[in-house]
Formats: sequence, C-alpha cells, structure tokens
Amino acid sequence: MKTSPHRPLILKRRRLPLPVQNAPVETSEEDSKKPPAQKEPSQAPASKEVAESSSCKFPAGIKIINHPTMPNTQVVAIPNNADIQSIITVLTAKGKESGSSGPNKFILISCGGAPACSPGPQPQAQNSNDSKSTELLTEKLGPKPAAKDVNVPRPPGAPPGHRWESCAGGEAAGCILDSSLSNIQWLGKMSSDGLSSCSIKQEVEEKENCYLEQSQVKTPQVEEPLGASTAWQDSVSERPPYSYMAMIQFAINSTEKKRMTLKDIYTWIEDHFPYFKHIAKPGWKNSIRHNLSLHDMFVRETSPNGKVSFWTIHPSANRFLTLDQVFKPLDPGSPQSPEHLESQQQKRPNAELRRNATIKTEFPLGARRKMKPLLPRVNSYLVPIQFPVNQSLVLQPTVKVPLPLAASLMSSEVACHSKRVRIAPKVLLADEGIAPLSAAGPVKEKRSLLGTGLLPLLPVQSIKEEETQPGEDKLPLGRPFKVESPPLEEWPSPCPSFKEESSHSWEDSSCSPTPRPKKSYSELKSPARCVSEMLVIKRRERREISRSRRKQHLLPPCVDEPELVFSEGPSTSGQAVEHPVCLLAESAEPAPSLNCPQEEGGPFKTPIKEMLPISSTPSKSLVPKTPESWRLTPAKVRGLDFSPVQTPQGTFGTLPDSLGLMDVSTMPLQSIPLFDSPRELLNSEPFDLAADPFSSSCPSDLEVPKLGSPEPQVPSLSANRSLTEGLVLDTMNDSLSKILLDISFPGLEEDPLGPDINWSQFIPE
DNA sequence: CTATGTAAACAAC
DNA sequence: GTTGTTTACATAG
Repeated sequence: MKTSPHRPLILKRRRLPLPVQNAPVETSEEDSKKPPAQKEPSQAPASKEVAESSSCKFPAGIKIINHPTMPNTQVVAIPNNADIQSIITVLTAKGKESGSSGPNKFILISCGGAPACSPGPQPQAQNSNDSKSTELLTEKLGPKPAAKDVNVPRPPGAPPGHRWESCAGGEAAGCILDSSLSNIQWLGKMSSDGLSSCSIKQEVEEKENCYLEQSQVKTPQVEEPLGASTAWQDSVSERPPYSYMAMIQFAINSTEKKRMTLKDIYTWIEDHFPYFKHIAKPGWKNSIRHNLSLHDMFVRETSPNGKVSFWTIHPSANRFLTLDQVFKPLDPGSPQSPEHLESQQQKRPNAELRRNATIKTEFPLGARRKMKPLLPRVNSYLVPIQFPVNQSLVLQPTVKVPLPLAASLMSSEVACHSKRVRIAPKVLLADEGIAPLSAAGPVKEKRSLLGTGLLPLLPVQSIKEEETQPGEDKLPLGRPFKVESPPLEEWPSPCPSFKEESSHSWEDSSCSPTPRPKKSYSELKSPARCVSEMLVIKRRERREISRSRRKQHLLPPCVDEPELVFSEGPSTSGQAVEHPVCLLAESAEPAPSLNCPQEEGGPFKTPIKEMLPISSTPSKSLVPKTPESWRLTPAKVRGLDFSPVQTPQGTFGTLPDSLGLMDVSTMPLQSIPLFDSPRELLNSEPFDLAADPFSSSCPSDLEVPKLGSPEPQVPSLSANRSLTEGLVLDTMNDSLSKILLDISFPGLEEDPLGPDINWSQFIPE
C-alpha cells in the first residue's frame, strides 16, 4: 500500500506453457475425482504378491549368502525385476526373528534379472514418454488421490478444529504411495507394535488397502481422541509450528502426483491447520504465494493448455515430507500432534535436537518412536525421517576396515561423531537432477517421482556436461528475468519447468572456507544484479546484493562441487573420493581444494545450515539463469529446510541416483529397479579405491569432498573389481542405507572378501 | 547474517 | 479477483 519509493520495478513476466506435459495432464480436480477406493486395491500388486507368496520367506530368485566377514550379515542378490519392497519386508521380518543373534543385516545387491520386467523407469527413457510412463506407473500403483483429497471428510469424531492429518484428504491419496509399503514407516510400527515378523505382510496389506487406517494409526485423535482433544483444540487457535515452506511441502506431497494448484494448497492448509482457516489473517495466502515464488524448490508447472498451474517440488529437493511424517507419537499411549511436538522441540537447543533426531534414526524402533519430530523451522532443517540413514559406503575388497565396521557406522554414527550427527541423511540432490540429465541428454527430465526410486548410476559423461556447463554459465542474466521459459521450451519432457541443476555444492558453500564457493556466488550475483542495478535505485544495491530475496535457489551454482561417494581417510584433509560421476566434471573445473565441513565445524557438519545453504539465502542464491543455465546448472539445490533434500553429495556420500533412503521410504519400491548393473560403474570413472573409505573413523568423514584437485582422482578401479550399488538393511536399526559395494569381479580374481563368497554369482554379467 | 513472516506493488490472466 | 513475482521491512535466533 504505501507506495514506497523502493518499490521494485517489475518487469513483465512471461509465462510459458509447459512443453510437453505429461500426456495425461490432469488437473488437480481431475485427480481428485478419482475414487480413492480404487487405490488401495491396486496398490503395489507386485509387492503384495511377493509378500504373500513368500510371506515369511524369500521370494524365489533371490540368492542369499552369508557375508564372509560381517557377522549376522547376509548378502542378498535380488533380481532386477524383483519386488524390492516385499523383499525388504521379508528380510526385515527375518531379521527381526533372528534378533541380534541371527542375520540382522542384509546387503542387497542387484543380481541382474530381466530389466524389462522392472517397472522402474528406465534411465534412458526420457522425454515425453516419461510422463506417460509415470502416469502408467501411477495408475498401477493406485488411483490418484486428487487434490481434493484434501477435503476428505474428517474422521467422525474428530474435533472440529482438530487436525486430522495423516492420511486425511490429499494425503490419503499420496499416502497410498507414501505410506504404504513405500513408506517405511510401517517398519517402525512393526517393531514398536510388537508385531511378529509374520504379521508384517498383514500390516502392509492393511496399509495398502486402507489409507484411512493409516490415519487411524497415526492420527492421535483416533488413538486417543479425548486426551489429545484439548491439545488439539488449542492447536486450532495456535499457529502451527511449521513454516509456510514446510506446509506447502506437506500439501504438495500429500498428493500422489506431488503437485497442487495454489488453491488446493490453500485448501489443504486450511483443512489441516485450522488456524489458517479461522484465525490467521488473509494475508497468509499472500505468504504462501510468496513462498512459492521465493523458493526454488517450488516449481510451477503449467498445464499444456496453459490454464492450470500446478506447484510441484523440485525433485532434487523434494524429501517427500508429509504432515504425517513429522508426526510421531512420543509414546504409544499419548500421541501428540505434530505441532506440539515440534513446538516442544523448538524450545530445545539445537544440539539436543540433533542428538535426538540422530538417535531416532539410529536406535531401535522402540526407542525411536519416542523421539520427537524435528522442527520445521530453522532448526528443522533436520527433517524427520522415518527410515533412517542412508549413507553410501564403499565396501572394499581389501577391507582395511572390517565391513562390520562399515555396517556399524551406519548404525552408530553417533558414536563416531559425538558432536554432530546428521539426522536425516538426505538424499543427494544431485541424484535426481543429474540422473535425468544424463540419461536424457537433451531432455532433462526424467523425474521420477513415482517411479524413480533408484536410478542407476549415471554415466559420467552426462554428468560432466551438466556440471561443466553450469559452472560456465555464469552469464549475467537479467535478474528480473527468471528464466523459466527456456527450460520449459527446451524440455519436452514432462517435467516442466524444473529448473534443473545438478547438485553439488552444498558443501561448497558450507563446506569450507574455500573461496571457491563464494567466488561463484559473487560472480553469479553480479550479473544478476546488473539489471536491477540499472533499474533500481542505488540505494538498494547493497541490499540486493546481500539481502535480496529473490527466488531462492536450491543450489548454488557452484559447479565444482564434487560429489562424494565416500570419504577417505579420517579427518583427512579434505581429500575425498569423489563420485565417479562427478569426477569428470570436476576435473574440468578449477577446483580449489575444499576442506570438508567437518573440519570446519567439527567432525561433522550438520547439513543444516552450514552445510546446506538453504533456500532462503537470497542474495547468495542468486543465480542468473540463462536458458541454458537452467538446464545445465547444477542443481540449485540449495536449501531446504524442510525442504529439499539437502544432502549434498559429499556429505553423506552421494548416490548417483535418486535412490536415497527417502526414496526408499517414500516411493514404491516395487516399481523401482534396485540398481543397475555394476557395469555402469565400471564404465564410468572409477573411484579411487586407494583411498580407504573406511579408514576414516566415521561416516561423517566419508564426506569429504575433494574438490580441489583438478585432476580427477580417477585412479582406477582394479580390473577385477567393480562397484555397484546396494542397500544395507539393518533390521536391528530398521534402517536402510544405500551403499556402494566394491566387489571383485567374477573370474577375474579371487575375491578379497573371502573365499566363501563368490561375488560373481551375484553379478549377472 | 540467515531464515522466516508479512505487507505490498505490480503484472498477467 | 486470482495467481505469481519481487521488494521492503520486521523479527527471532
């Protein structure tokens, strides 16, 4: 209202229609129209079958071998086309049965199999088809929830103002996917509830079949209507502890398609947080819009006809958070609303929070269940994750460090870094961003919200391209121009306007004192400012530079950032092995050597602010985007509080694909190929195996990125060895972690791991 | 300083 | 009027 002299000059915006949207571009309304009933039944048929057939047994086609060196650990070779979800279920059950005395850790690796069978998205297939495939996938998985789900009637009995989160409404739809098998929450429930291993299947089925049930399970009101009611009522009048950004994410993630119209977002929020409906000033909507525009993680997609805009979450930033995920009863008997929990936590010092969070992920479910959820706001960078940590570890053949250690690392991070523990290892941002690009080549998209859970490692080259270019694209772009169009136009793929960038650098900025990050920022920034400077008053200059809150990018443009797969020596000096994928790219770039965050802030740097520049930093995040830059730019994966998956590559080890735990927990595994043939790795740049990843005392150490050396450390992978991705399922911790396995190749040599195992048998080719 | 919230001015529909 | 973008300003940590 007050016409401030400072009023920015607003340039015209051009809206570009999404290029190819998904073939079936449905409006949210349409989605909503779909009957929820259908969903359940159709849900994850495959997994179900498997589960049923195998109930407590392993599905056929799976090979299990005791790990030669790790006690209570078995290596499970899974056909590509197998239903991972069900396998995990079974293994979990098995592990639980065995308890600590039996096999309780399972290293899952792909043993090939018919790829064709795998419903998972093919890495290579990109383009418009993707969208279709995605759709199909969706269909298979279940009916669409519909944005309207949001409006699903509250459970009878639920207090009016009371928030009946969980699966209610929009989430229901999304829940199906999120919460069903794909959502490993059930694991927790399983253990906490004391379900027998055999009941797992049942559990699963229940979830699949009845999303409402889910809500019941999770929803406090259902469990304890009376007790909670008071608190809940209060909550109605109290502002939820979630930031707008978080709420938007909850809303969007509550839908199956992970997209929502502005209106639906409003509705969802009002439905789930009565405060906004009854108490908040109308301005909250403005804030919502503001947040949507401000944060890069929110991407607007326009339907082909250009009439409908959907807001989505950038795949690389999406952690698939849902309201129910942040909610966790402190104790079985007295559930609390997420808000309360968070509020409580907020009061708590961060350190403590982190600790708790960590514990939560590390401890047995029983204990975990009591952990409070993370905070949404500032401290909430730590996002609650149902499924624990995901780290990538490289198991070396010549294990200097016993595998057990490695495994233990996963479960005992705490011990390692008493200081800071990363609670939720976020999935690597890079993954998604990179994956698509690499595979698609020109087409960037390949999003796989639904289907892509685990993408195969990307070819080095593609990655390279991405990274390289971004780095160079420091072209000044008119700042006012937020270039969405380029991407849109350029990308035929379904994924519309994603401003894709490969990720990298989280660490840069945070990681080290390295000048590089800043440099890039500044470089980028200035160009961006050009326009503004011209147009705007000088007085603002300064401010803009430092404070401008333009769209907050997910990732800083730093291209150099390498992704780490695993770390090297213990506090090594920052030397780390980079992900193969990144290697090339990096080499091209001038990379100053970075030290890891660890050094900086201690042994371990919390992803939180330090590590991940978060979204909100405006000025820094300024990245001029040229049309190309959008494409090429490395993910702007910058921040996220609630947001994005912050794991920068290095931090937890990066996974080339989007397979992070998050994916595991949130996506339907059955549709996802577990991993690709190790061959990819072979073909791609080898890691420097020389460095012993395990030498480092703890996982945290693993993440040291080695940006510096221009020369790729591409030493070489011994001919007889191969790296492949795998998952480690630790039933003791109920954790599922992604790992990199270094295995010796068949026939080539003897297996260092042990005579007992012939790894080659796991490797198809 | 950062992250967030709020208000507001505009622009494009 | 709605939606989307971008500033400005305020505030808490």
